[in-house]
Amino acid sequence: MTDRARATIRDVATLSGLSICTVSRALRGLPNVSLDAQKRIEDAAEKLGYRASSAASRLAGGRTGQVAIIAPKATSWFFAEAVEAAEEVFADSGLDTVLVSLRGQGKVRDRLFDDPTEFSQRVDGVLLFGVNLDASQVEALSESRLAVASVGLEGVPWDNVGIDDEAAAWAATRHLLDLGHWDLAMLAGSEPSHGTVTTAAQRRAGFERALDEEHLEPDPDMMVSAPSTIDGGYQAMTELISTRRVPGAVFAGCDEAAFGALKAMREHGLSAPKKVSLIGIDDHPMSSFLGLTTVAQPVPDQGAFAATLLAERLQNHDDGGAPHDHRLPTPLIERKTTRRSRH
Amino acid sequence: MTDRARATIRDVATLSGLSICTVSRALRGLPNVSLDAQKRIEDAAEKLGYRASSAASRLAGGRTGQVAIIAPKATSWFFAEAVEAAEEVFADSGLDTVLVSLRGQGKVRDRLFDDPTEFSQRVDGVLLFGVNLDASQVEALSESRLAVASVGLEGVPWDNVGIDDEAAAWAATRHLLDLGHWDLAMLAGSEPSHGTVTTAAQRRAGFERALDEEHLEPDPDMMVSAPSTIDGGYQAMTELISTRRVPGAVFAGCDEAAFGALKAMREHGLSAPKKVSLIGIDDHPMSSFLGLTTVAQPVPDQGAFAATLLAERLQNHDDGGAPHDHRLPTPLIERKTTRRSRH
DNA sequence: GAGCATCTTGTAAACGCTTACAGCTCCTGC
DNA sequence: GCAGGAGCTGTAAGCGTTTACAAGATGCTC
Repeated sequence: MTDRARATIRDVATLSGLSICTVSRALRGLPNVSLDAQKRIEDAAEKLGYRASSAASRLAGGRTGQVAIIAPKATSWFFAEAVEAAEEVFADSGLDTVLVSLRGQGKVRDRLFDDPTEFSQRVDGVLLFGVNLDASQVEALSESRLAVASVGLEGVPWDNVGIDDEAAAWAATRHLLDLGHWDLAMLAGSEPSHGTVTTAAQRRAGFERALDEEHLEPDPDMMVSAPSTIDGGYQAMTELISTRRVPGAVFAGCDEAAFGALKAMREHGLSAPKKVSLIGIDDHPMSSFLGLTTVAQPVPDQGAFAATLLAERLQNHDDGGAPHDHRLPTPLIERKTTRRSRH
Repeated sequence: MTDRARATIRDVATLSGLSICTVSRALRGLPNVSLDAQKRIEDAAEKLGYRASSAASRLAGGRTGQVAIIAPKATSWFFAEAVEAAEEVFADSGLDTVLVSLRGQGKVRDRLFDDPTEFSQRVDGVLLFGVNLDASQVEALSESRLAVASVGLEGVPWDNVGIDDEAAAWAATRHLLDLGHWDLAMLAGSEPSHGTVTTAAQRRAGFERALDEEHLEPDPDMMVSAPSTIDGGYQAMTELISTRRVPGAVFAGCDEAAFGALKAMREHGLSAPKKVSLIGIDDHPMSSFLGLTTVAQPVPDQGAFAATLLAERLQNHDDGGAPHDHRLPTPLIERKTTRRSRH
């Protein structure tokens, strides 16, 4: 099992009495190989334990057999799960996954995207996770030889997979309204910065649209902006409770913010469905544990789907028709933090 | 900006007015290159955005400039954070990170490790995260040309970074004992299976040693085995409470199990520090939110440290002396789920 | 049975890099 | 001055594949 000299394609050719070229063709399942030759070659390869050198075939074939997954802080729940799912798809397609994590560092990021050749040296395609690019970067990338797909972007000239954040937020808000809550607050994510996902603004828009449908004016006091983290939610909810007023129901822009809100509420003697109804978005793994009602988004599916699209384009020689924007469903999961208003 | 054709070493040679050979030497930091040439070559390479093709250099006998990170289900909190940290270190060392996720699939796993040549085609080194290998796989890997390092393994012939699980468990148990609790229960992880981390057994051992020091006999009824998940902890704690008895304090083998235990306790009207003290291990990001007392392990540090060791060996031509086993500290973090026994 | 299409096989040139080895320049010491 | 060495640079031969392209074999049509 040690590293003895590996059999090369030449050895297989010699043993089978055929030329290197024929062996190469046979082993890759290409047409124009006689049954007899095919068999002899397979036997020889088997006997020698031959495995093609990926380095050599990549060099000669002009492909790297590698795909880059580019994500901001892969440590967050969402990216970890989506990346994992994508990696699995790529592995099944015989592609290696190169992980590139953008730690918010503008330097690395901009250099990467302004000059996509940086990537094209090493990979055949790129899968972008919630990375906000400016117009020139989008153009540079789409003009490069790279196949591109993304998760959670908008209006990009390549395949994209995501959810409809506005609709999800609308559904969450609608749920609260349907339960008879009229005094709604929202813990909204902070404004998107360059290089971050843009979901926050859309979720806010969905909230406002639902209110609007009921001819309700959104109360500026009841809209608190905070980072999409547990602590962000905690701070926002604390501020809401202690310096403003206690609303009838709260829509948290993401589940993690909802967790923080839950903690703040508990500290103020407000329990989840009793005093205030609370709903989130995401269906974070912790949400079912905490009984949080939420609008779920399919996380691994988004990664896997986008990866599939990319892998297919790579196989079809980069040509699978016009790029498509896919929106995955976001079912409402009713748990224990929302209930009918008693007004 | 859109240099479509990738720059090759030849382009750098032409632009700098030197030969391919000299360029190759200069770019790899080999001696016998004049300062002037060095500078011109670096400028040219920079200008062209040149990066060596890993396939070509590997084929020609050099390095690939790539490292594989191999982890079981990268989706778990621990791996996501550790992998992210390692990736950052590799990026800073100019290495690309290839992510290989072992989804517990024995097939893929065994093939990968029984025949490491599979890897050695693509990468220069391998960073293993909590992947349990059998003796022959360890041997195959260490005899390959690959540099290897790991996180959370034991007795392997390469650099390893981890915590002392036995000691961490001991410290957790010791904390409960010091608070005057004598009636202790443990939610122990289930037995390690082939390909999984082995922490569970050691944490159990640490628990037992601490008891032993106090000449306490571990009560078999108070040792519940369960998967290291929220639900596992929930089930285990539920069983403990409903079919056995309520202990004075509980040591959960990991924080996630502790979360589940917390939920079970709440459902049975038992609050965390009041009726039962609860301690975990890990310092999961959710732990501070829930106020869980725990023995923390430095997660990103483990990944970053192991990555650093690997990167260094790679730079020093695979020779940095004998492999070392590093144990990182595990400080106790006292929060709100433990308190002095009132007996 | 010549002419042609079809199928199979082989030749040889890349692919982009590393690396012996040879060649050149320049400096030292006598 | 000139042999000898040191330091720098270039030439060219791989590394193990893929892939035009050419060549040979076979079978068909008229």
